[in-house]
Amino acid sequence: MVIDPPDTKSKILDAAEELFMEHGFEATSLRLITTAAAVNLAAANYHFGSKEELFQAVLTRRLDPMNLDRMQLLSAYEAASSGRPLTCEKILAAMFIPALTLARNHERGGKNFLRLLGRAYADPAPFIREFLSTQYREMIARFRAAFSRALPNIPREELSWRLHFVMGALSFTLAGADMLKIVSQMNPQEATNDELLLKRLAPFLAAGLRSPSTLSPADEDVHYLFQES
Amino acid sequence: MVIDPPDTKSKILDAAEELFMEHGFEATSLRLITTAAAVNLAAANYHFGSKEELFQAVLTRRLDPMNLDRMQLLSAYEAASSGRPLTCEKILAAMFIPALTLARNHERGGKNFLRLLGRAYADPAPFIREFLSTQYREMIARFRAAFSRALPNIPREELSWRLHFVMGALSFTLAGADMLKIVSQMNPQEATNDELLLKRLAPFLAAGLRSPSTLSPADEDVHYLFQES
DNA sequence: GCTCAATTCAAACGAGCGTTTGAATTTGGT
DNA sequence: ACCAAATTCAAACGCTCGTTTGAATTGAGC
Repeated sequence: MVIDPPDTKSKILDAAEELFMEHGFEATSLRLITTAAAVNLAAANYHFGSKEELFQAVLTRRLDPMNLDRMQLLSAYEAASSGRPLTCEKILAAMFIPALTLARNHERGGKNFLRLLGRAYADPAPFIREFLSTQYREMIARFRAAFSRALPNIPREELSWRLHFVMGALSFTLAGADMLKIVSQMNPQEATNDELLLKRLAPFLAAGLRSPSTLSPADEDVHYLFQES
Repeated sequence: MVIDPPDTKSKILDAAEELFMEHGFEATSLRLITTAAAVNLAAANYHFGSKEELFQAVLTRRLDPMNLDRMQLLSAYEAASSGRPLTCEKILAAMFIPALTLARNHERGGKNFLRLLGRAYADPAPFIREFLSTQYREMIARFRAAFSRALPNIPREELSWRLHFVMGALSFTLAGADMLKIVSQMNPQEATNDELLLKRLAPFLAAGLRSPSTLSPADEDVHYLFQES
């Protein structure tokens, strides 16, 4: 099996993925990218049209397959459950596993990509926000429906919030935003063990998702939150 | 009461806060900042030394008071509990309330700042990571100790992870990373209601924090996570 | 009203920015 | 071997970058 040399397009995508992660979209120049890719400057505009389209191509290349994997895994779990609703842990697994597989397969590129995704979540540029919104819409709808069946007692709006919190903890964790080094002096071998990581994240989120709805206004645990401070 | 005109330093900090949020650290130029502040270009270097030091000054101005508030509020709760450990909800409230107060007081500046903080979390630049690490170290240590007392059955390492998840969901939510528009077509009046937001976030996180520790290797809900995929 | 320190200013340093252009080169089908 | 299509290339477009410099301006204490 002969490995043919990567073509210009792939070389640009690889270099762009790395550099967009490191510097963010705006601060990464096409000159930096094309130089790192050992490719002529104009090749970026020739193959991708513009810097914005290149950025979207970088995200699409890995995000589309990952979200497809997630939906297929969820469908497989549902097919195997013979009509019974899935557990939250199982649904969360369908979200996690494809992301972890990505992080492991392209060992450098994968982890890099998840960090880049973390940066993109925090970028207010309209073209990034709109792009992510359309990329995730279908996947989120599928998982919302699954959670809705798994948690029939949680009202619709409350479930939306909880899904939002799940995505926050998940993306924050997968992006490896070095909060770890802030939160604790974590054992390095432990901090890089993906399997152990999700053995802790999934039950944590599942417990939050299952907690009784707090829509009633007389909730004792939270009403003090907004005494006049 | 006469409002005296803001001095050059404050005008630079205000403009920098807005623009760093919008474009990130690297992509924001001193020319953009000083022009927006209606101030001479060289004033930025004169008052702050360098672009990096200006960025740190922008963060310090609001982050230090906020984290001080958090620790004082936690101390007040502990003093009022007469020796009994606090509930998770109460500890979480000590983390949330100062952030919400910030978001409300400087109505535009506050929300802006929390978004900027969200961007900073995702930025791998070493000087940013080191700065945040030292800024948060003391506050995190105080809250870790409080959670440790509230949750005596959770092992130390597991608690570190859960604190990490809490910070993830919290910063993701406070930064208003428009995942909301992705996760759901949320009612706008609802999405901007901070009080309602945290009435949902605190119980969610508290339930996750209290869930039984999953250190035992035979946990049925998660071992399937890593069948060969 | 003079002085001296603090502050503001215009100008310049060398370097890098996204995109376009038109020519040179490579490629694949005949 | 030839042609057309795809690709690569060097050069240039007007513009912005962080920092430094040395002179001009301001303002409080005497």
